[in-house]
Amino acid sequence: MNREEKLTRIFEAALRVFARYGYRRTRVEDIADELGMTKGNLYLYVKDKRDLYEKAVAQGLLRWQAMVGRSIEKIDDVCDQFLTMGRKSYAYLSRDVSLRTVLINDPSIFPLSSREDQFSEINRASMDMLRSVLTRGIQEGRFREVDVDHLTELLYSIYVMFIIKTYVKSEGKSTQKMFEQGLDIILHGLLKR
Amino acid sequence: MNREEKLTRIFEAALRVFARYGYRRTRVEDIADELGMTKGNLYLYVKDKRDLYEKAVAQGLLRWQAMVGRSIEKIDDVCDQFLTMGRKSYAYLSRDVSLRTVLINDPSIFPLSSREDQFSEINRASMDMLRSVLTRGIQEGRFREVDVDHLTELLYSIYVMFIIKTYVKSEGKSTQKMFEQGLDIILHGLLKR
DNA sequence: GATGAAGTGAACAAAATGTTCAAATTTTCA
DNA sequence: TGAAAATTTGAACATTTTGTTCACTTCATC
Repeated sequence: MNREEKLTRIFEAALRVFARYGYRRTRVEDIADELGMTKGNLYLYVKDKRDLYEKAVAQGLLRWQAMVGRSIEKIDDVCDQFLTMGRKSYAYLSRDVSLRTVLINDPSIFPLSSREDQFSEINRASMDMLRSVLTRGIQEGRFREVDVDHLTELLYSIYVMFIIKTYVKSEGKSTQKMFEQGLDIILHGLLKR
Repeated sequence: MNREEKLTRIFEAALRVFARYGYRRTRVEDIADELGMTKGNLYLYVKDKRDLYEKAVAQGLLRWQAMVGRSIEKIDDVCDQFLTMGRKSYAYLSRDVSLRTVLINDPSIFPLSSREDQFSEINRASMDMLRSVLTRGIQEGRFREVDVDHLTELLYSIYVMFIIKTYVKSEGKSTQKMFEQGLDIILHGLLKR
């Protein structure tokens, strides 16, 4: 197993354990145990406990992002692509228990103000994905010629709000309905008639 | 609120928190927080953390015992009493989440060998309840004239084994069926024909 | 079997936690 | 009301836990 794979495993295990006990109550040794190694060895891969946490979360977020990327890359119709991107992104956390739990214990992972964003690079990439779909829609003459940058920010903020409402505050079913409805309205708002 | 009530509340809260985090990961301060007091104050009520744990568990066990006691005290028919005692005792943990969780994290609470029993006094009282039902059955001429002391120990051991199988190892539904069946067979074994 | 990479476990410093207690606060009751 | 008793606090202290480092061992590769 090369270093890359090893890192992946370490962050997977770390995320599981952080989800189980919360940041403060997990010891570096708990994670080492989960991996069947000693804690000293972990320090060949990360700087300190905080670093381990942040990289574990980052890997979780990237995994999420990659999944959405894969699910839209082969879609021809840009409207379909927009809807799928929204639905897949939104639904993802219902399946990733560890990441969801960590997010619940540490909502600062998803900052409402992008100034205090610990994962700004990742979030920027997510926004890029959204932006590129919007741009494509415009270029193909399907979407109205809106200000892409501002709209991207707006839609991303709405999306984050839904994630928080649904998974952190767990306002369940009705929020899901609202999301579907919102997606539909926004797509119609985008479309040229 | 008098000292008695206060102690009850403290042990209730402690059991909840110990269930949530496990013994090692709960801080005395977590329990104080749950009670809205400072940790220093807790030491007016218990000797140390271990003492707090043991008394919290003990209170949980006594609550269980009391519930069973109440549920059989007004039953006239001794067979009915025997069955009810078994069923209520066995089913109790499915409702007491805290006690169940603590038991799962610390199975030594229910010792298979009574020599290493931290709660021997409580278990002895439970066995007394069982013994008194058996004795009554014999005195009324309903049960065969068995050796009550040995039978009490035997039945209690079987009962503890079922508790462990069901709630610690969570071997669910099929174990429940087995318990019902076992109860039926034992009662028939006891009855004079 | 020499070389570098990976891993260990003991040592240490720093942080967290358990425990005590003098002082502050609240309650009790004459 | 106001003094005495009971309760609670919060800071201080001792102990334990935990994060982090590193000299050394083990393992893998050539």
